[in-house]
Amino acid sequence: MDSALAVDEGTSDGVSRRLALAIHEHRLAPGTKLVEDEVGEIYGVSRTVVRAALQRLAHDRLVTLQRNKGAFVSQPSIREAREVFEARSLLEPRTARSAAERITPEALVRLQSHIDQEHAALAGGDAGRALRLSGQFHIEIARIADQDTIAAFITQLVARSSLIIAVYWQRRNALCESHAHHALLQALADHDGARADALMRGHLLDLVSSLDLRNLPTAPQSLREALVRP
Amino acid sequence: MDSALAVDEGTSDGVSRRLALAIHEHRLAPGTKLVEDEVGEIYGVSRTVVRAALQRLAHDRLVTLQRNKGAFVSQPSIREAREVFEARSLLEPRTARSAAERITPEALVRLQSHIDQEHAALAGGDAGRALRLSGQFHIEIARIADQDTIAAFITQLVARSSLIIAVYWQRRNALCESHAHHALLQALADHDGARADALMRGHLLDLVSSLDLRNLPTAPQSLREALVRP
DNA sequence: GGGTGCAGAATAGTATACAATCCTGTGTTC
DNA sequence: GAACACAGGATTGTATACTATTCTGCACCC
Repeated sequence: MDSALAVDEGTSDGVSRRLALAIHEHRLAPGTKLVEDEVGEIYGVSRTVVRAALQRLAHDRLVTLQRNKGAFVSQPSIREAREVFEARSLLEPRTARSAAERITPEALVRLQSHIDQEHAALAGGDAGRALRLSGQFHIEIARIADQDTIAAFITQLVARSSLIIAVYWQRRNALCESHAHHALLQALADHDGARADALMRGHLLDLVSSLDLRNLPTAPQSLREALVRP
Repeated sequence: MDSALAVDEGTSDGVSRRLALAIHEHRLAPGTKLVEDEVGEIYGVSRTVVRAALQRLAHDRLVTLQRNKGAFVSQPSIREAREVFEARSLLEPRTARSAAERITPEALVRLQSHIDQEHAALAGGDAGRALRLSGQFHIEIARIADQDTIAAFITQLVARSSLIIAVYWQRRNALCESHAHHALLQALADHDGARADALMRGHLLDLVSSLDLRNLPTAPQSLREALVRP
């Protein structure tokens, strides 16, 4: 179904990509323990490659490694949530501006297809897939701006945002998202860098304000986990 | 000599930190091959932990992994050099502004001591150490701004900048650096966010313009490496 | 003489075995 | 009955053994 998959089965890149996808689509909940043997058996690889994959994900802050304890899907703190969106607000608006200045017709088509797929996924009830596509929209913009380094950062931040949404999202109308993306697409199509900048800035602010960053990260699922830190 | 070292000897974190330090201080030249057995013997660890360290460094783009070939200290391309400083110019000025607004007297003392050490290293002829301290100055500012996520990005970008400098630096007076840092410190001390922003922006522009990003990355050391890509 | 092919050495990729650590449940004691 | 201690199992950390690939040098052939 998706484009390039199954090409790197059995390698640590493939395992980490598949795990990251599951996290991004909210099929793996924050706090879930990722047992090395278990993951290895699922993907048909040895612990060696699973460990490499987990270390890679830990570097991207999608999983948290606890020495002699194991790997867990990260549970971003409120502070981390704020920091992630602060970083995005520094990177993405100016990147969207650059993208507007150099976007090509082909890229516009790609972006439009992204939005369509996102709509379709939402209509089909696959919220996880919609969320992932929504994130890829942001990454695509960085690619259009022709800034691979920034795109890599945004890729990480988008994935972490998905985790943050999993923890702090307060039910709302998720449709505003698509509208924001549509408006952004318009600005890009018009080569209006300033408008793209402003729209992206507003979009990110909307995202943050749709989160509940005041309360506890849901009920702590075990007293142990709640009390082990301080 | 340095503060917290030898605390994580024998772990992959320790190995990657020591390798990163060597790269940052230009003791390891871009293109150098890092043979797993060799590194392992030097640090008294097995290949397992060396591999983990190399993968970590590869994720930070300090080393480049070539499958079945090995790990090499990265040789940043001109494009990558431009991208790294583009990313820095998005992150650092606004972060310096934040830092100016919330800096404490203790942090000022720390920064001043950084500058002093940098001067001392330069006077002592240890250019590598001076370069590393100069980079840590930038990281310290992000920490003062209380933005760990951005600080992590800047840490990576600073390390990559060191690699870029190793490849593209054109001999000049290296003293302007310290002046720039001193001026920044003044702006921070005055809680003058706007000035800190502008100074950081200018400092990064100076850095880029002190590089030679027009020519080839030195003569390609072997025809093989020059032609293997296309 | 230069190019080709093969063989051995070197090195990375992977799996597995062993050691260390931590979790869990049961039994004992007060 | 509650708290503690210990033992067994489970899981991670690390080293090593094995496999696959690549590099290198020598011999051979055109």
